[in-house]
Amino acid sequence: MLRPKLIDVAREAGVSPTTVSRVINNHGYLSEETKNKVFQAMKRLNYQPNSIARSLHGKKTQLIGVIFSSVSNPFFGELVEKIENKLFKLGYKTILCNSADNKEKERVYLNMLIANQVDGIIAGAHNLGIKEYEKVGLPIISFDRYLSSTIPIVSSDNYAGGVLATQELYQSGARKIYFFASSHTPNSPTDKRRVGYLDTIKKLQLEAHEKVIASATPSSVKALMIRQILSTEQIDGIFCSDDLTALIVLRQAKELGIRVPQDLKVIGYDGTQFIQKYHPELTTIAQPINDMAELLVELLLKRVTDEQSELKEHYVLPVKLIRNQSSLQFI
Amino acid sequence: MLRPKLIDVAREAGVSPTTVSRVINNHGYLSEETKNKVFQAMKRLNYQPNSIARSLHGKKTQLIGVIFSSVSNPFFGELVEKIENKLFKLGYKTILCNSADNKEKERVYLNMLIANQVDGIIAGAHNLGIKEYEKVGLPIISFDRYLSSTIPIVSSDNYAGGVLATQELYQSGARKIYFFASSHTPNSPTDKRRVGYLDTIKKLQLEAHEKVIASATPSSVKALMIRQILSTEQIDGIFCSDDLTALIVLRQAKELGIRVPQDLKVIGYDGTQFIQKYHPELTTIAQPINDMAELLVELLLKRVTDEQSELKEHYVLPVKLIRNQSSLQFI
DNA sequence: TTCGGTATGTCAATCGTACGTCACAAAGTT
DNA sequence: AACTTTGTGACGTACGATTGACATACCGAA
Repeated sequence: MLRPKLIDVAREAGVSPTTVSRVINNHGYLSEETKNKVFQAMKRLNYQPNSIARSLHGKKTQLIGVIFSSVSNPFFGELVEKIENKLFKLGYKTILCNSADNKEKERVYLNMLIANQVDGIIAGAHNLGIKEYEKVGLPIISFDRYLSSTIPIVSSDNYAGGVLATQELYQSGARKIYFFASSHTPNSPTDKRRVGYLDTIKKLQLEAHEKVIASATPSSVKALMIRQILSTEQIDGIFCSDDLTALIVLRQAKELGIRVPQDLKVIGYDGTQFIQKYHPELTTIAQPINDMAELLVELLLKRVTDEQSELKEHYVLPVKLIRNQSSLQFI
Repeated sequence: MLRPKLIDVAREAGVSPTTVSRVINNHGYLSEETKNKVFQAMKRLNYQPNSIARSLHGKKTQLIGVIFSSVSNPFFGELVEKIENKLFKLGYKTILCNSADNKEKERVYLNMLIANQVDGIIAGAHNLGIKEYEKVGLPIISFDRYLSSTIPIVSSDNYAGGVLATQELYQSGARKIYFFASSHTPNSPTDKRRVGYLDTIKKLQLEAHEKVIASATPSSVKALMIRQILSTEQIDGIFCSDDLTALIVLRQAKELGIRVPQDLKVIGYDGTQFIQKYHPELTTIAQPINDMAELLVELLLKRVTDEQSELKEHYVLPVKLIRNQSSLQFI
């Protein structure tokens, strides 16, 4: 039978529908024998309780909305994959939302998630105003961006990352150190990388040089911008706020005959498995993707199961410098 | 009010719940005035119809299950992203399932999707037997793998890809041409790449050389295996059945001082945007990711809206050779 | 025998929405 | 004035499962 319902199981097992429901929900008095009869009937019919009908009863839907700008970016891809895995282990399903950094799409998604009665949202893309997120009235945890005082943020220690990267470049001999930002949104956690860079540069009594290379820029244009900078300025160190930009830097440097790390040292940011596997030459600041996923899920479920649970406003996880050839000191 | 229901809107608008329902579904006779009253009330209350309750009424859930082994692989990441986008445009939501090539996980996912009353499934990972998919009783479209005669397959022209790649290597001068397979599952559409390679090699009266470098292998081990082969055999052409393996080949060749393309020509497979952007030196066979996503969604929705619709068993989309430096003829 | 605990069944209400049916009113037609 | 057309809203039932109240039946123990 295709898509049998509770009453079919009852018939098959020779018990009342109520008993079946009780067995499923382990509710009230039940003999082992009855339980077995029911379980076997369920198996025979390949019965799956209709979770739609269940959640209509005010039960949870076990659905979690996960909003990120794009899973085709390896960093988000890996993060989303980890999140999905952990949610799955805990019996939750992931509704994927690629907002593509599109405000309208994000708004529609948000409403859609509400309509679908998701139990909570993990939000990693924020183009909407705070208000829209506040009136959602659902447990939300934010990744790496400030939404509102009631919505906890999970991020890695972007400031420390900025400091680490700058120090590393300095220690391996760089003196004219650039920062390539992939966006410029002051006060966002990501911006702390920049602040870390600036503070360190100051402490080292060097001059700060920032360039914004917006992440939305087509990569060919990025390449041109970078080539332009590399060929006109005398640079010996670059700290990129993401690994992909760093890859472009490495490529352009090579094409221009600038040797890495002899003439130029480069550090990226994110440290995905992907980069570590396929670009082991790149020094990078690795975010603890697995731990962040873990924490995002844990905090969200805490809110889901207990609305009142007190969470901190900001959870900061440590980053790690992965030193590779692109930042080696050349003796 | 948080999560108002239809009846609240009715009260707010001063009409009956029925009228609200009719306005929402544009059903029956309605005056402009009433419509406006209702719409405004909806807006005031920030009302979202509870799609759970709607779908209980035998309506569609507008949910589609998307099963792939892993979105952290850029190829699947990009494909899933495209799929999700197209589904979204058509009013469907994507439930993401990363099966991690785990049979048990896939089975649980399948049941979960049934329980959630998804309207259909796009399956790109198949470790389960045909039976399990057949008894799902839902519209399913498969990506790149054979499931059962009733489940249509969408894939790119893997055979042509195998032929193209081998020809390209030959034409640019390679004579000892290896095929690095990322899996060995005979009869799968992906295996056609191998068949294309073998047929072409035969036609060219060359000797075939195959190595299986399982995609589950840790990349460091892959690197070792490849290094081993490169350093012991006299090879001048390698056709990898995915781009990532090709990247490892390029790296190992470089480390061994084997020049590409002078001494060795390399071709990958997949041709993601990612590879094109960040590894423009790699020649590759590009699968039409966007078209495949489009077709997967289109066929699935055809089945969803009309169960009887006749679909072909296999849809094959053309591939394209993207010629780059790694396979250039060196004069 | 009777009581208490255990095991199962029956019945009905409930969740939020959809929608067919019906009744009625206003407007238009003859 | 009698009749049709059309707009409007009420009502009731259905969707599939949950849950509580209550009844019934059985068992062994006091």
